Amino acid sequence: MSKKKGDKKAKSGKKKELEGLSATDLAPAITQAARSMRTALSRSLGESGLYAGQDGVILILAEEDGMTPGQLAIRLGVKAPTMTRTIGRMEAQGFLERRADGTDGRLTKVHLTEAGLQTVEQIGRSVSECGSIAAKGLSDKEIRTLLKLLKTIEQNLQSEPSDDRG
Amino acid sequence: MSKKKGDKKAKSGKKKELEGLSATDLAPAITQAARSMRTALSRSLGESGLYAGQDGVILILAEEDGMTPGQLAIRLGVKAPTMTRTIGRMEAQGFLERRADGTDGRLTKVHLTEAGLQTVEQIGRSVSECGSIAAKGLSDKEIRTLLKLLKTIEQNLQSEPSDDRG
DNA sequence: GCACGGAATTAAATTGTTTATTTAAAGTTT
DNA sequence: AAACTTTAAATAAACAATTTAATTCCGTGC
Repeated sequence: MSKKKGDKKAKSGKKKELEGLSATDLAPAITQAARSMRTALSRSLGESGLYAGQDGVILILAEEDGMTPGQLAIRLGVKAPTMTRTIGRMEAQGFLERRADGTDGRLTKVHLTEAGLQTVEQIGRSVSECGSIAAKGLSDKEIRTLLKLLKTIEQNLQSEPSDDRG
Repeated sequence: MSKKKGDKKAKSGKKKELEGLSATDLAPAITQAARSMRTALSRSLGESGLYAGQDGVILILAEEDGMTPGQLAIRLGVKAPTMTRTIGRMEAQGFLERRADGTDGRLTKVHLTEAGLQTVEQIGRSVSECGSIAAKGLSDKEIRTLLKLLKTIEQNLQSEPSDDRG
C-alpha cells in the first residue's frame, strides 16, 4: 500500500476505490463545515454591520493600513475582482476608503476609516468566538492537527490548478 | 487583545481560555480550504455542465429519486430557498424535473431526467478525484481524523445557534 | 368558514468565480 | 526620444450559491 511518492496513474482497469475510500467524503465534509462556519460567523458579524468575507479585510488593514486590493486578495485567498467589489461595498458602507497612489497611477491604496477602526475589536471577538464554538470539545492538540491538515489540503489544491488529462 | 503570532503561552492546556489560542485561526482556515475545494470541484464538474453545489443534488437523487426540495435541503445542509433556486436552474438545464405530488398539493417531487442520470458517474469521479487531490500526502488515518474533526466542528456549530445577545 | 402551520417560492443582499475591458507603467524598436 | 508592444493592476459584467425575511399555497383543525 501507500503508493504515495512514485505514483503511477491508473495501474488497473478496475474502480480502485482504495484511495478514495475516505477521500471521497472530503469535499462534502469541508463544504458543509465551511457553510456552517460561515453562517455562524455571519450572524456574529452582523452586529457590527458586516458580512462574512468582509471581516478579513478589516483585520488585515488593522495590521497594515494602506494595502492595495491585489495584496488584500492574495492575503485572503480570493480573486482580485472579488476584492474590488467587496472593497467597493465596504467603502459605501463607510468602513474604508480608497486613495490613489501618488507614485504609481495603477495602484489603489485602501485605508480604514474611523468607523472601520471601531469594528476591529468586535470582529476579532466574533472570529475568535466562532472558532471557539466550533472547537468545543476538541483538545488543543486536535485543533492544531486540524489546522495543519487544513493547510495541507489547501496547498494540495492550489498547487494543482487544472486537471491534467491523460 | 494581544494574541499575536509568536505569543508563547502555549503551555499544556489547563484553562479553558487557552483553547482559543488556536481556535481563532479556525474560521479563516476552513473558509480558505473550502474555497479552494470549491474552485477545484467547480472546474472538474464543469466538464459535465454542472456547478459546485449542484453535484450533491444529483448524487442524492440518484440514490433516492423523487425527494422534495425540503428533504434535499436538509440532506445537503442548505436552506430551503437555496435548494429552490438550485433546482430551478438544474431544471432549466435539463438535469431534473419537478412534478407535483398528487396526494399533497404542497409538495413538489424532484426527479432526475435521462440527462441527469448520465452525469452521475462523472460527478462521482469528480468528487472523488478532488478529494484525492486534496488528500495527497496524507495517510489514511489522517484523512479519517480530518473527517472526524470536521464533523465535530460542524455539529458544534449547528447545535449552537449563537443567539446569546446581551 | 376561518385561522394556523408547513412546504415551496419569491425578494433582496452579499460573496465568489471567470472572462473581458480600461488604464498606466515598463520594455522594445527604430 | 517617440511610437509601439507588453505587462500589471483595478475594475466591470455575467453567472451561481447562500442566507434571511416575507409571501403564497395548501392541508388540517377549530
